[in-house]
Amino acid sequence: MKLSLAAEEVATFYGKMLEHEYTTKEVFRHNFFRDWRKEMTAAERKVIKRLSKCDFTEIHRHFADRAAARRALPREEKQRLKEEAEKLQQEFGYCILDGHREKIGNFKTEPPGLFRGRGDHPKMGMLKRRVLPEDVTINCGRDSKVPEPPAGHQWKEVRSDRTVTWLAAWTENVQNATKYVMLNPSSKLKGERDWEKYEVARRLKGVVDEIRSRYRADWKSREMKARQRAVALYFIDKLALRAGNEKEEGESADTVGCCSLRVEHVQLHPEADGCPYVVEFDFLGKDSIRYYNKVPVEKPVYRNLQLFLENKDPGEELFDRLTTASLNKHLQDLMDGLTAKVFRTYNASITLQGQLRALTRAEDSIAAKLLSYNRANRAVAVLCNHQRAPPKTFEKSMQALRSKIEAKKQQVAEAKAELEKARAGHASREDGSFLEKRRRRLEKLEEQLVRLGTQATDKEEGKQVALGTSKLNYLDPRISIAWCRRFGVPVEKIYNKTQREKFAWALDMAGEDFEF
DNA sequence: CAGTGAGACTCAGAAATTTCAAA
DNA sequence: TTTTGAAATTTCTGAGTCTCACT
Repeated sequence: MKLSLAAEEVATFYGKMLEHEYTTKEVFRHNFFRDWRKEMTAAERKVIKRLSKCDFTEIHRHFADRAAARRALPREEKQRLKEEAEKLQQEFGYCILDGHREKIGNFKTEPPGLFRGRGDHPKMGMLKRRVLPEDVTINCGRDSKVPEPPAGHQWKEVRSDRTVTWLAAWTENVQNATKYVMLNPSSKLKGERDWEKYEVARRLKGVVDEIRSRYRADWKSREMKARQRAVALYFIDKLALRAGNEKEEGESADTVGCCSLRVEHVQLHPEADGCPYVVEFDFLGKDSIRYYNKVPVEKPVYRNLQLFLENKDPGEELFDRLTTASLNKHLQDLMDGLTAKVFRTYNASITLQGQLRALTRAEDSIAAKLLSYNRANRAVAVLCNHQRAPPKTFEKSMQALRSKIEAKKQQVAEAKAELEKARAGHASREDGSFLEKRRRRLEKLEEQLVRLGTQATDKEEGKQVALGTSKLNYLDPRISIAWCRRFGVPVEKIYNKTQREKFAWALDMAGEDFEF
């Protein structure tokens, strides 16, 4: 069937995703179909009445072929495409801020497509419309040259607001949320903010003992609100939970954080695994990532939880007298600039620093030190519950690594035997360098074997743990840089180019004796 | 003056793309 | 060498946090 342009485009959005799990979900299919029908002409609507009767395979094949053709392009052609993209980046990817040329993070508006919410998102599959210049507000300096809108178009608005950092903004139709064009993390502006964030966390370090005794005292408060706040804060501090704002029902997936925990998300065990007073958490957090944890808590916490749970239905809030606003207000009184999320930053960074101290041996090889670093990083990622789907190829590549280790072991054994043979024959030879050569070969192979073993351990332990988020957003880079300098590990081993650019501020200021 | 919603920012994992090492 | 495929990196954009103005 020949579709109108508008209906065809929306159909291609679906066709491209045919292999994706999304297209098996009822909500996704339903939302897509409803929005698709809105794009159809009256005549099309008359014919196309059931999604299940539509065949998108031809569309899907078309795009699969196109992608394959692109991959098969000759080298020179690919090079040309790359250069073109670079030209675009140079022309539109930078701005001048306070006289400095700064890289922009996202300089392209988001293309139209089908909304891909995480978890059980009620809006998944809805049509995300094309952004037109008429939707875009430009924010630039009063005296700067206003970027030209595409020919025949106009910007929605041009303003000069010095109180915000965004360069352009538009409203996305699915969630009715504002989207922004902002600077790259490597920019001075973002770098300063990043630094400030860690400085607030370091100030928390100075008062955290006091805050802890305060909330422990509040566990016995006469005021219910204060008790709930104190227990919630204990969780935020001990378990690095997020604050947990209220969410509008039906607008997004049903996820919670600390303050929005419901009765159904916690279970109390007077005793479990040999420990008294155990709380079992099971809920979906940000991005619908499951948080599951069984933690022994102190008796007063346990007693309070029993109290909070009394006479409540599973769907009711555990901390019914508490909101993130009131919690943060309280925190603000305890320390200037303190909010719930600062505890995550603080605990992540202090954990990294502690783990690095505990795990690193000065006499270790670089590879062993890097394993220690990764383990420290992983401890933080586990604390923050940063998870990833195990890579689809995980088992396969793990197996490949194992067989590689076996092969290397074999080689080592052979090299050993050869060395022995060379030793035995040495007396009768003039040339000692032959023996030396064999010895070096064995040494090198053994080194490689150790490295592979390290790699395997690392891989297995990190199967479901996502290290990137903590590394990028929670760990004061100065801790890592100081560690590198102290132990002679090249910074490039832990931060790639992009990360070094983002953390340029820290590379400038962290000496080897930096302490968080 | 508590609650509410918009706005602006940080943080999040998946997906796409590029790089690199091994076959 | 050239090809292939896995790992590393980059891009993408959705999902949180928190502030502030308003009622």
